[in-house]
Amino acid sequence: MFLGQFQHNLDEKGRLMIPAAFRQTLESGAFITQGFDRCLMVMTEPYFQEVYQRINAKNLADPTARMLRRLILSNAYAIELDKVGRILVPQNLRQFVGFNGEAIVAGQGEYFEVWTPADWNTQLDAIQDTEANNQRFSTLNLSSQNSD
Amino acid sequence: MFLGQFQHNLDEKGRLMIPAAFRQTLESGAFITQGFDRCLMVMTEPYFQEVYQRINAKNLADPTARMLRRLILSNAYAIELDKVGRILVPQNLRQFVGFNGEAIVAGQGEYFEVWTPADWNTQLDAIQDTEANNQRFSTLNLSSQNSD
DNA sequence: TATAATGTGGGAAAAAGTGGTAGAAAGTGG
DNA sequence: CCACTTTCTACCACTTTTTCCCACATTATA
Repeated sequence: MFLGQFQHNLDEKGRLMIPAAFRQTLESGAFITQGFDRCLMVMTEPYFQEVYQRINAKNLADPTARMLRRLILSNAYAIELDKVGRILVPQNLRQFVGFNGEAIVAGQGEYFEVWTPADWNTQLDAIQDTEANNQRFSTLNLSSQNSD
Repeated sequence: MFLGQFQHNLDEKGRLMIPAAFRQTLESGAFITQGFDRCLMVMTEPYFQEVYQRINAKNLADPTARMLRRLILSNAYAIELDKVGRILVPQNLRQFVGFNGEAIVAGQGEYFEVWTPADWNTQLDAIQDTEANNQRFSTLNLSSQNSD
């Protein structure tokens, strides 16, 4: 499970240090793809396979299904850790997010996200707004009886 | 599995560089044909056979089925990688898409697509519309409770 | 403060990408 | 039917990019 947030360099070659706590989980295979809100998503192979199955189940003749497939699969890459625990972030994903030396790695349970510090701070500001949070989260219903 | 997107030259002879990551999958035989939305589709032999079976299973008396058959089969060609990993794109497919020096190769899982940069960017613009994406993604339903 | 684990950067070797040339095959006209 | 022309294809050599590896720096921990 991926938890916590970390700041790391993303050098000119596109190499991103993975937090030590995340490495073992990725060793058996990992995928990186475009996430929501200008960030990247890194996930384990089993999780990616699940996404892949659902996309493949959709009809090729349906234009919306083709769009979805293009969005996800043409922005996904299999990745591997190098000897010191870094991954190589593909160039077009780097461009999409607009990295400039630094990156924030944020655990999200089944996967983790990678952000520019600027975009991450914008998210944080929104997240930290206590007043607004009471409003937002009350609609989610986190009680254990409920499963929506 | 074909993943990711790549930009490559398509020279005057019609030779298209195949991304290194895709080559091994194609080595045992490959087919190229016209895709949807002004692009080309490249697939492995097993996947092409599957498509072929499905087309053949359709009733010859159905005009739409005949159309589909003509579209796919009369525009399909067996292709091979040359020694440095390129394929020769048949002339009429090149004309259909209107290539001009550059091409985008986009992984789609079981197959990959080949686009002009211009048409691909048009697709990307549509794909990157965040609002619409929330809608599209919701059709995948990635919550862990759900298994459809 | 010492030691181990983690993080950073650069350089060399290998792989990928590009373009040109020569040979073969196909097509055309006499 | 043969010879010539043109197009196509396969091969080869060079350039550029990427990847892998190693050595050093920094941080955390005991």
